[in-house]
Amino acid sequence: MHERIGIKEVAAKAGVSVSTVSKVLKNYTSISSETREKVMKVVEETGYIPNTVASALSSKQKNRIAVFINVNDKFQQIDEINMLYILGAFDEARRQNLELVTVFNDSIDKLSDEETLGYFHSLFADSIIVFGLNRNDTKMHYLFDHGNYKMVIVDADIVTDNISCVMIDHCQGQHDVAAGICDFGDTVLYMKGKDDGYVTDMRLAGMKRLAMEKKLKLDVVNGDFSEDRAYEIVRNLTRKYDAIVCASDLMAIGARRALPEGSDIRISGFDGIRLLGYIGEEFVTCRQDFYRIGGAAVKAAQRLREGEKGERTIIPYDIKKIRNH
Amino acid sequence: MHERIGIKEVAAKAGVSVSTVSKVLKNYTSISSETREKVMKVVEETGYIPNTVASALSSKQKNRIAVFINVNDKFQQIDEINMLYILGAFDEARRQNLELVTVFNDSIDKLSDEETLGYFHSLFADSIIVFGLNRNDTKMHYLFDHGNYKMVIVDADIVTDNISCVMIDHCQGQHDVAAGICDFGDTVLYMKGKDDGYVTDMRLAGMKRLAMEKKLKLDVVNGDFSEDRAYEIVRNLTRKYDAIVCASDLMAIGARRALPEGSDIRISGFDGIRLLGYIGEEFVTCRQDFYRIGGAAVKAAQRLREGEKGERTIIPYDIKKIRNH
DNA sequence: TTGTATGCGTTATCAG
DNA sequence: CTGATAACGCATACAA
Repeated sequence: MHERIGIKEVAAKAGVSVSTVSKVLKNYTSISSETREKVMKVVEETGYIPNTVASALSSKQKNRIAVFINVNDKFQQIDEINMLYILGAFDEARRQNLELVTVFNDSIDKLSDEETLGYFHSLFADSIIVFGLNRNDTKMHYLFDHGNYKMVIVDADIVTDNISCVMIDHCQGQHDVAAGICDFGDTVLYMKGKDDGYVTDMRLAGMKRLAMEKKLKLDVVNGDFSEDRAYEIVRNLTRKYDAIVCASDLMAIGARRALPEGSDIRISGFDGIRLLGYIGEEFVTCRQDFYRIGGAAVKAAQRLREGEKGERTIIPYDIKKIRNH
Repeated sequence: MHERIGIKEVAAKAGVSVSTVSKVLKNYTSISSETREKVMKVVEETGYIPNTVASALSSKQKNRIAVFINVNDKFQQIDEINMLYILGAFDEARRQNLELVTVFNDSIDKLSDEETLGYFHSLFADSIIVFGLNRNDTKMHYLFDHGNYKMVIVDADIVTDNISCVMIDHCQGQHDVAAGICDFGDTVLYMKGKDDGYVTDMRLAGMKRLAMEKKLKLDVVNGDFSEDRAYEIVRNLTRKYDAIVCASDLMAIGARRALPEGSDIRISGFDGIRLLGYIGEEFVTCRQDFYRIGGAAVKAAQRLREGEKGERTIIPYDIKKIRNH
């Protein structure tokens, strides 16, 4: 293995002091372009890589963003969504030269609020991106209040000085996708998601608005974002519906399974997961770009870290018709 | 936010020196149980969490494991597999109090071998776990040779002093799953995966052994682990087969799509991804426990870090029949 | 504009 | 068994 050199060696080779090298690397303006070049030349030649550990210790700056992912809760969907979040986030982090540290919910599930705070503290991150936050998640809310972290919440409409949020317009999205399968005056069943999900209310609002506009006869039922639950519900339906609007693709799949072959009841899902393409039925769905959302979350975190106030980022969606494979 | 305290404050409160506190926390044997208790009491009360950054700098030990994941290559399958690898790895890491840092292939795709080494160096990890290694991946092989890392390779049969591997018995697995759909004397098509995949040869060997045992008439074709490729191949088949044995579930799905409705050609897949349950056809597959493999990889890495020599870990699989949903 | 000196929070080497 | 003290590699206030 090559011997890795330190800032001292670079300084020696460049004929300057250690602090000068440090300043060059930190882009201090008080450095003459002459010495800057001299130093950079040595850096290139030697392939010097600063020791981030020593740097962090010295500066007391922790240039890391924690990416918290709630796997179990939220939608119990195919891991595709979380994986795309992660990939999008890491891609953007690479671009911005940021270090990301991944944290899954089971790392903190058994900890108290205070211990959770300690856990995040031990991660040496200055910001946290949260995917899959629940309304009743006390730990994360405890972090908001006591954590002194810059935070980015995905899919929850929370904005403060230190908190940004990133999401699609769930309300409009649900409105638009439902509009694709609901005709004027139709009798429609809306299958919403879990009550503790932030998106649930936003999507429900969109559905209700459409119901007003199209004078729908609307029933609402809670499908818990669960395929099996959706199956049961549709199985035991006593009333005839023209369309079933589901707040997730998985529920849409469950609902479809419960219908007899060749049924003409229209069904819509939400999210646009790839699994939908394998079902062999026609679906309409609101496709989210999870990869892009992941990247946008990192961008938002970086803006917070640079001192900007929290803000809301809205990502576009598209309404997509999935056909037989 | 609570003020976090340091080892100095703990020492003061316990009435001992900092070095004693450090030794207590590092489980030095040379500490009297009396002072040990005294110190631990203060640690508990204050909720003291050691600064891992300072610790790493001082000890020059980097207690981190890099988890490298090749997303694009290998099987272009649903992200389920990678997600399960990750979750299993993180779960085990939490149990062992190890820090994991995730690295995706696009972080190093555009780097030279030397730069890749530098990149991993900057991660401050002492070991690397590799998921999805290709035979022709020069960078990882460069790391083997010049990296001075403890490494764990998943799904490649490589063992040295500093390298362990973790996988199922692909050869036996392919043999067993194929045995479920191949009768004596059958004409069988084996659709293997990409040539640069380490598993490809192992699985092919299993298939060939079965062909010997059952006196099969065996044709082998390369499906590249691709669903579409499998579809094309089966679509253009000139010969009639009794069974098609595929080296991945996705190829099995593609092959099935290409067959006419109600065809009695038997098909087997490999991996046991959940998608298989949504296809509405009967499949036999060799189910891998990816979560467990991820955990086993971390365990193997930890053993290497503790000074043991590289070893081979074989994880059990099970043959599973997927029925109509 | 550059260099010197000190400190960041631990660990490790000694001496006691 | 315990306690001073010197690193660890870098960042920064301050001096030059």
